[in-house]
Amino acid sequence: MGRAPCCEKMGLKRGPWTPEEDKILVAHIQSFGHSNWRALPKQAGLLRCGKSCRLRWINYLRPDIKRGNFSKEEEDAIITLHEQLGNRWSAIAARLPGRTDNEIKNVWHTHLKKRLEPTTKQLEQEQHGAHAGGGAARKRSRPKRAGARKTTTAAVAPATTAPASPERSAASSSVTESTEQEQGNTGTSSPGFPKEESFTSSSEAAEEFQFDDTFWSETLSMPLDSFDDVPMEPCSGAFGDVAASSSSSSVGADADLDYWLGVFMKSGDAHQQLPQV
DNA sequence: AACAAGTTCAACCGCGTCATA
DNA sequence: CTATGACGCGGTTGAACTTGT
Repeated sequence: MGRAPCCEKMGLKRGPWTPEEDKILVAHIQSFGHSNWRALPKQAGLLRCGKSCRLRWINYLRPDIKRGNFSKEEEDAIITLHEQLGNRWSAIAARLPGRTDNEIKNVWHTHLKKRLEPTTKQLEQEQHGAHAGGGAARKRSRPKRAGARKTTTAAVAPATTAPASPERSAASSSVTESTEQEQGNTGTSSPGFPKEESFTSSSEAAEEFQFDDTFWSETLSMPLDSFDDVPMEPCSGAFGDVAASSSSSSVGADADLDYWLGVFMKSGDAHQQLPQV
């Protein structure tokens, strides 16, 4: 219905965020939370629209953002989840703590889609319509969102991101090839992060994806100091929402969803048998 | 070293949905 | 019940960066 007039464009700044703006935004959210995005920039003294602030926070400044390369497990999870959920990036992101929908969407379009295309064609040839509705390229129209409209952001143990400058951070880089290297880096789990507790509360999410322990550790190895008292209340319902969304998606679950779920479970098993994973 | 082509990703845009007056 | 405001989402864009010639 009523669409908000995106922002009063008069006098509002656009484009890349400066470190100063990041600081202001982070400091304000630390102090006051973000219960009202629209009012936030005014309160914080930022010449940005609320939408822009929200996006910056969610995609970049949030303390639980995991930056850097996607691991093989994450990529596989994205692929599988995309098969299940379609282009519902936020739902996918909700199952990959530390990753944002925007980031996942980017990775999908820049890497995974390309990587998948040849195999998809092969599969189609092999299966020859055995599962008519269940291809990887299956498109879904945007589903009606039922119920809660809380953020799907995963509430994870707070950690720090150095407020990133508008310039590309060295950590954010291309994905795939560095998998082995990254695995080496993430070989030790971070002491600061209650990994199991944090994510098993997301019910199915954690049960569905039994990544190895190193999987989450990268996020968590970030220093915790400065975000310890970030009021994360707006995110607190996140996992409830995850559960809700996943259950709502399974409410309408049809046979082929089950099929793909099964495929994923198998692929999860297959993972553990892969020599490099 | 310089340029062109290709790739990546942060940010923007517009729409759908929900809450509430 | 309807209109409006606000939020969240997915699609798209374009500048920055990388790679190839």
